[in-house]
Amino acid sequence: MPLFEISTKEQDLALLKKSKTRTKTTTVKKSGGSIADRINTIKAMVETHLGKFADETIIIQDEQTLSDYVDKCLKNGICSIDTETTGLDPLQDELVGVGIYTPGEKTTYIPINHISYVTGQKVKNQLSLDVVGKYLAKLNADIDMFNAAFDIRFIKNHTGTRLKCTWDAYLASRCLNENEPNKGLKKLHQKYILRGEEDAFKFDELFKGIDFRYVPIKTAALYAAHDPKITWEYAEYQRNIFRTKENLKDVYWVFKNIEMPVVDVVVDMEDTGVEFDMEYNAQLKEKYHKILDEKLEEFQTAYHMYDDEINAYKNSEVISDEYIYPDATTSAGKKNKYGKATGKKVSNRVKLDDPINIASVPQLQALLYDIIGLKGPIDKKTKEPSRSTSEESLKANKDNAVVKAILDYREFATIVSTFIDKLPECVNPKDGRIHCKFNQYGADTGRFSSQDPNMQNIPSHNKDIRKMFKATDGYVMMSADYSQQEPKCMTMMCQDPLMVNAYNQGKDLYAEIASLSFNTTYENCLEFRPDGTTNPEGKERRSQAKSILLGVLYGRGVPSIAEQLKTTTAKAQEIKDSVFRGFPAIEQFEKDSQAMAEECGYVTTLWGRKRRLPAMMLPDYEFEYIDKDSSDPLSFDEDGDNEVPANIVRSYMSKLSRAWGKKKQAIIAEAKQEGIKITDNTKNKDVTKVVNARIQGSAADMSKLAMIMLHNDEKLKEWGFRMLIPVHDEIIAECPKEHAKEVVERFAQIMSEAPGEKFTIPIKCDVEVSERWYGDRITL
DNA sequence: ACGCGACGCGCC
DNA sequence: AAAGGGCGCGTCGCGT
Repeated sequence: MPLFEISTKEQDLALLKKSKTRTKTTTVKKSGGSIADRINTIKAMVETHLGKFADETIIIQDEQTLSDYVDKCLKNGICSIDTETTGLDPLQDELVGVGIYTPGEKTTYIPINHISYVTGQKVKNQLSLDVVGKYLAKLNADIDMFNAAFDIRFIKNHTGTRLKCTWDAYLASRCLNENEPNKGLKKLHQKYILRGEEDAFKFDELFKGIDFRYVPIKTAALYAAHDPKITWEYAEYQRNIFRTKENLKDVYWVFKNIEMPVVDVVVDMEDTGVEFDMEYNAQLKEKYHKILDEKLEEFQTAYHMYDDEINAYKNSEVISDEYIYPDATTSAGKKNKYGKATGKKVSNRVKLDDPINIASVPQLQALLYDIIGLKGPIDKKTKEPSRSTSEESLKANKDNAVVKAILDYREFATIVSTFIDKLPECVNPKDGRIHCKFNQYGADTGRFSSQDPNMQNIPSHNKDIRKMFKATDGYVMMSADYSQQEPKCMTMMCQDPLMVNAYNQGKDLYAEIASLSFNTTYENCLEFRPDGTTNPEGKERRSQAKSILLGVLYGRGVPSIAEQLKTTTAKAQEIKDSVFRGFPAIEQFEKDSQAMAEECGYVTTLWGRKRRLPAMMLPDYEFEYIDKDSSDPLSFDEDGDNEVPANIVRSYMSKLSRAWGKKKQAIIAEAKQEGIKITDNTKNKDVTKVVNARIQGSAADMSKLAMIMLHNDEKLKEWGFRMLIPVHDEIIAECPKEHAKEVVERFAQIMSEAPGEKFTIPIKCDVEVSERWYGDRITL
């Protein structure tokens, strides 16, 4: 790690995404001024903004004081804790100090690893990690934290004491409002406790690039001791909200019984990490870079056929938005538009690198659409040929050698740069393992997310990549995935007796839906006949039913489903109607969910998690008279003077309900002419998210419940089972070889028992065992 | 030099 | 005429 770095907990969350750039090379020098200057600035700023707290802060520098404070915490039964560190990695960065607070007492800061920036020597009068650990272990009280897994891991890995957090204010904040834009403790405290009365001083900037160890203890204490206090204040505020709002009962259940227990699972998964095979990676590197180089050459050879045109482009005279070929033999005098990559103004003529940068969208656009003169697929909105260079758009011109070369290159480019080249850089040199960070409430639906690296988007289609991850020596890897987790959640939520039946009879749901919707036998809707031969018609029926169901689940429109099924919109609509006729409960579920969202502004999962979609409460359109004369005091009269009469509203509504796109714009424009302002809310209403949030969220609840049960299972613990990566409907884990057999059985069993009485249909769960992630299957 | 949005793409 | 939910990240190129 670079020497001069700092991370405080709040920055950790607030700057979650920027962590990589921050931990890379930030130095005191780059941040300006000598270290002494920087420290002096920090001293002065902290003094100015936090000096008022000096009398309320205790710096704990001896065992007795710590012991006394721990006693106070025990007496109160509650405290809050926050750590200061040199970075974001609990395995490689240092624990600098710990702040503890218990209500009614002074705030404290325990310096542990401060260093004099003058002498470079460790500052005297600091407690050791051992002693701090010893007393933290006695903290048998409720503990508030913010982003608890981070602090628990730091304290665990440096002092040996594993704290148990009772209230993670970050997770509570996510449960209370997943749309909250502020993710950091200080900002949340500012907003909800101080209510914006005081200026939020940007400590992030102040401490940027400074190793917290070099901050003098007195200064550090003022800053650091404040954090546990605001953590507690914010947590208290949250507890009060949960207590007083009856409609948060279920959300509270999710918080206490799902989110908080998952914290301990995350701590273990992050600390465990996954073993990464560097040698195998080196082999892949060679193999794939060779391929990539070949593809790049093919691209260059292909576009060299257009060298004349390229030169003409480069030498073209630029006139405003257009250019003219000076050479009459090519596209003589013809004007061409170009250079609108993002819809906003870009440079008039794209500067082409030599060789042309295949990774540059603007350069490819110039090459394909201006120089070669290809026409992309028609853009739905502008109705002009698209200038997109996405795979989908390029396919329209896949006969062109340059386009083909780009597609070929792209197939490997992501795999090489994102996975083969990047993953080895993520390996912790101390143990040869990759320890990514899991954000257990990363997605607003309740799903996990993963970063540094993202372990949830490792290619599965390409088997080479996942094989870089292997089981610890003496262990086997295993992955258990829920089959059809989301359709099953949907079945449980809509309680369609036919769907429930299908699952209870062990039938293939999609085939059953196809059978009942298209009035044919179940057997006629399967991909294979009983004799093992393929049945193309059955396969098609099944896939149609599947598309419709998943379409509903994803909030997908009929035209999109039509495209997937390679049929017309009308036909897709017909199929959808059939399915809805056969399974009215699906349509009812969709309607109920939309109604719930429109009425309450949120939807709920099977276990009571909420997804707030407040825009759903807005009417589709709002009507008001535009003030003709703003100087007229009457025009500001609130008593309905601006209200458009109901009959006029009705007339517009009926017109609008039948109109789309430009027609709709025309109606709104027409109304404006007549002095009526129509606000179109339909584009802001998250109709497509409504059903999906319920299903995806329920599935996330279910997976988390499984993780908790797996983590707490005594037998699995005994057998050395440990989870490694949650991939939404799948859990990757490992265990010592000798226990593989019994672990597999119990693993699958617990997974299927996890949803408990909420599920009245069987859950099947296959567990695959291998040496490597997606390696050859081992039969036990 | 760095932050950020757009784009494109990997996963479920 | 209509067009897919949830993520993280590499790269580019603009803006500061």
